Amino acid sequence: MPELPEVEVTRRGIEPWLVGQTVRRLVVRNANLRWPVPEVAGQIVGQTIRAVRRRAKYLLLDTDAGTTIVHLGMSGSLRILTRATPPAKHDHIDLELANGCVLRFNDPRRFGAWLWCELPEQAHPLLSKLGPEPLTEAFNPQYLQQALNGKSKAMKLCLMDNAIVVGVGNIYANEALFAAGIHPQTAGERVTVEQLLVLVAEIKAILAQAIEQGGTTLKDFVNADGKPGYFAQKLLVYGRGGQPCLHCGSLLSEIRLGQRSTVFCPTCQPAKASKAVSKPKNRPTD
DNA sequence: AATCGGGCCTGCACGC
DNA sequence: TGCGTGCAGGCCCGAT
Repeated sequence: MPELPEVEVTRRGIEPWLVGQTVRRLVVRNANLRWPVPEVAGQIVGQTIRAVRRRAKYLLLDTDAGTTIVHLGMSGSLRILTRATPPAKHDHIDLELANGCVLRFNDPRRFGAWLWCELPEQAHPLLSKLGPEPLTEAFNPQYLQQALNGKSKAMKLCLMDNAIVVGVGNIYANEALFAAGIHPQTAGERVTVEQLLVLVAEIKAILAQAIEQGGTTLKDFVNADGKPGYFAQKLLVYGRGGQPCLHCGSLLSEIRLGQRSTVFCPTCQPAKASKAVSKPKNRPTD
């Protein structure tokens, strides 16, 4: 699943191939994504791509006429093709460039999106209510504390709330809460300042590490499978429900929170804040 | 106003 | 072997 690191790795991978290029053609084979690909998406044709940016998990292709907004959803991916390649199953969209390269969008589950918006994109309803980027200075313990003010819902759901902070999906929410010793069901407003300090640092560290790992596939980005692959990343709790905690050996609990699988260590992440909990050390880094 | 839960969609891991 | 079933999940939006 593309989380923020994977989207950023994708952005870095496609950017050098797109910037400065003029769009020759947009081929939409299947417009039925999360929302129908709008007719106006074709306005990118004839435009020169000025920049490839990322906001939250959205990729933004800037032109003078407007911005293409791409979301990879659950299963989407983008590849750069340097020579003619017949479309495979789920290859829904091609963006053909004047230099002959093609940006190809593949998305089996079609939870992704391909939209168009006239400048400025900040006004777009999908982007206008987003919280800060987790890897910027704007996301800090002081900010998070005030953002959680009055939030009675579970801290894990707060972390996954894009109005509070963007780009923290289910996997990283689980991992970050474990790293910070916070029980996922703790009400957002009840999380202590000390915990928020650790949590913010852990979120930044985990995401940055994942981007680095994805970076190893950058040089192979145009290869046949084209999959950014930080999948090798070691996860300490996600997907490990019922198995021993790698920090204390207790069996990890698995519950559902907001219909999503939630794994935590009942010892390292006690329901009530405890001063005795030390943060897990030696996060594996392969 | 804040929060909860439904729905979108396909591939895969299961069990029989 | 080939079914059917259930689950995975980001994110919008309607219901509470």
